[in-house]
Amino acid sequence: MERKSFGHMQCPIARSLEHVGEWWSILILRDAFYGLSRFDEFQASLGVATNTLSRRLAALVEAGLLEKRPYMQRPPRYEYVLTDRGRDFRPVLLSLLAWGNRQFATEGRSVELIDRESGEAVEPILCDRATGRPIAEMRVRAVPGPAADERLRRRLSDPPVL
Amino acid sequence: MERKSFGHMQCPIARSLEHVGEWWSILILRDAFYGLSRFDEFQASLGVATNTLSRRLAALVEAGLLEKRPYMQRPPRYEYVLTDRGRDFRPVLLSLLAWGNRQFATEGRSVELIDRESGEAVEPILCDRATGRPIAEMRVRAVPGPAADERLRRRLSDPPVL
DNA sequence: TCCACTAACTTGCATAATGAAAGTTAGTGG
DNA sequence: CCACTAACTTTCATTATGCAAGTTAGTGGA
Repeated sequence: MERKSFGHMQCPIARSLEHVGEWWSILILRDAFYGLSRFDEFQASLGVATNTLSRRLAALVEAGLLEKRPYMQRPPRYEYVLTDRGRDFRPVLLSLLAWGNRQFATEGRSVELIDRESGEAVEPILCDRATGRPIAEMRVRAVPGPAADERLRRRLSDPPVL
Repeated sequence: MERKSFGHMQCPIARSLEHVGEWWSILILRDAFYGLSRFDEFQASLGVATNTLSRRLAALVEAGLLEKRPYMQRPPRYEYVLTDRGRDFRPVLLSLLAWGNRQFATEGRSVELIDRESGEAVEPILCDRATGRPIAEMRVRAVPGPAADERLRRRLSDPPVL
């Protein structure tokens, strides 16, 4: 949970994990995508301790992934709904889901994705937005961007990374 | 770290997080993709405590994401290299990287992806393998698979999920 | 032979995070 | 007035983590 003040925080993966890196955060977001929004719904779904849940929800609100808003003022009741930034996390969830299905669904899949129009199964893979080519078939390399510091530049310099 | 014996472990996202859910695991995998393989390399890169690192490496080996193998017998030295299952985690890392770049690169990007052939920037998005259509533009829904139990079936039944 | 050095750990101890259970707050409905 | 609900907070025991030091099995040099 603690912020590690370390050079690797320049890395966008580490920066993402700063916000969703703890155990419950991603499962809370998953439940939010599944339509849950209220404290007790998350609690019942996850079985997480309530103090941990309130901390995680607060952290996700702080990070701008969820918005806490009252849906009733008397008595005061709140719901936590995905922001644009939170909804933008969907590709990560779908990638995790697809990976879990490929690697750990030993006794068959328990969740599948379908296209609601055609009813066909959907298998998400990463493609380049511009060309539409599957990334797995491309020779993609991570390179330092304009905001990279010396340390990161050195790390990304020589080897064929990612 | 502990295994939560809970119904949500049927979910492929939760099952994925069982193996990579803790703070350091994903950063270790990132470094493995960046070409690191030795204990001290990970330690220096991450600044993680050595006891935690050895536990995490053992867990990743246990999960079949890394393989521990000697690269020298006298003196005995080991390296940790990605297995097929570990390499298959790449789309998750790239999705996290892309999300971090979109949402948290306030002062410009520090890491970018390029196609090594054309040199062009690559922006990874999720597409359906069969049709090539971007998933964001499709109406995708999660439905129970053959191995889903009653509890999960109920959760995936009514709302327009994911 | 002795000494310094390396990689890959393990151990001991203090601190931080988490879980379980109980308590709190601000209400409703009977 | 009493039971009940949602959304928490507090307390306390357990667990995980970080830090520093020690261990193991070697190499290379004086």
